[in-house]
Amino acid sequence: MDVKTVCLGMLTDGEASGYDMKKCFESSFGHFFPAGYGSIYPALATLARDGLVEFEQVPQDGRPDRKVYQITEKGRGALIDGLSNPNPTHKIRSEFLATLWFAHLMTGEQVNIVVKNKIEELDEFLHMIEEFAAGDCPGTGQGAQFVAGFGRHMASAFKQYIEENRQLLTAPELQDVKSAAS
Amino acid sequence: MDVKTVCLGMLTDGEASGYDMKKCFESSFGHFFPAGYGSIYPALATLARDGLVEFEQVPQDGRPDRKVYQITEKGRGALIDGLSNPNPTHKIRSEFLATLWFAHLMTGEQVNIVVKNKIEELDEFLHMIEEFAAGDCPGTGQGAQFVAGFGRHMASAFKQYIEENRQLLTAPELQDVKSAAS
DNA sequence: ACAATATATATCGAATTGATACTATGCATC
DNA sequence: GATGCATAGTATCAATTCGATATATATTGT
Repeated sequence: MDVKTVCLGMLTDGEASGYDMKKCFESSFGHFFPAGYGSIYPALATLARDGLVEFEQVPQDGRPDRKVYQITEKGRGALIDGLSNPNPTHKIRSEFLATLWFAHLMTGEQVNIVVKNKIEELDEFLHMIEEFAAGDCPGTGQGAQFVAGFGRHMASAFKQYIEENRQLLTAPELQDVKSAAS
Repeated sequence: MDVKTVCLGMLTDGEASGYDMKKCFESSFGHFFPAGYGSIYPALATLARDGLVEFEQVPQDGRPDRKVYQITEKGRGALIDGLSNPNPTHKIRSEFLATLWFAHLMTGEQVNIVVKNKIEELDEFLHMIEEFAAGDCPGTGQGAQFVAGFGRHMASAFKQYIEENRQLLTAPELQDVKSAAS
């Protein structure tokens, strides 16, 4: 599954422009499947070329034309196909964990800042997802609720773990070894 | 932070070839920072070009020469720099969640298979990480323990959530609406 | 004897990232 | 009244990453 499939999925909920989709990625999808203009516009171009979506050029005054896309029957077929993988991935790419793996190469203060910032970020996310409740982007179907609940659950677990285990990172060695300089 | 930085970090634990690093990515780093040959070899080439690593060509019989890399002083500086970002990211890219967001477009059976497979995958991961305990790749420092513990904690939370909430996905609507066809 | 698997390098096309460009309106700040 | 930022809208570019494949040989397993 790639950005193209997700775009098709979004269009099952009604027509939209690339710009609309970008906002949708920002507000909901982006938390578990990020995409920027550099992915979305090429994806839409390919989908249109292959007849999976159609678009109507809507003129506007002052601004560039809106290209309003809608999914075709062929597109629906491709979407069903895209959803048929029985082993969809779930990948992490974490500079955060990669950084802390090398905590012994950092100062205690650096580590503390990284941890503190991540906790704050998680708090903001938890706050935001609380307000999500009933959503904005596609309809608040079963799937969307499941995914939102997942986000809250995992962010909680994330925060809990780092709060309870951060002492591992700034433990004896670093401070002791250095403070023995007197 | 990119693959280059992680490669530099690995080399603080001793010299290694690209092949060695790939194994290291597979066994530990890859769970939170994946990388394949297509990233590693170009990264090492760039690092060597910029003088952050040096390598020695070690001839072997039958196999291609091993290129054994080690980090330079300049490389250590670059690594420290790379670790200095106070807001390292932690990104998810989940076909799994994207798929289930559209659960209403799938059959109940399809959803069940996806969920079942993911639970099995998580069980395997939890089993593997249990055996990790003391590791293989770089030394089992504080950071490595923290990260391994994080992996276990999050995988548990993942499994728990989908077991407790999977009924959301195959709830009334789908089956009911369709079975009213008589 | 045959098929995997491991060792070791490397590249290629396609996809994604993150930033930027272009154009114009509106709003707030200085 | 100027400056900058947000919004609305399109789009592209270089750098990076992904996933697969190519090449070559030794070892191990059936």
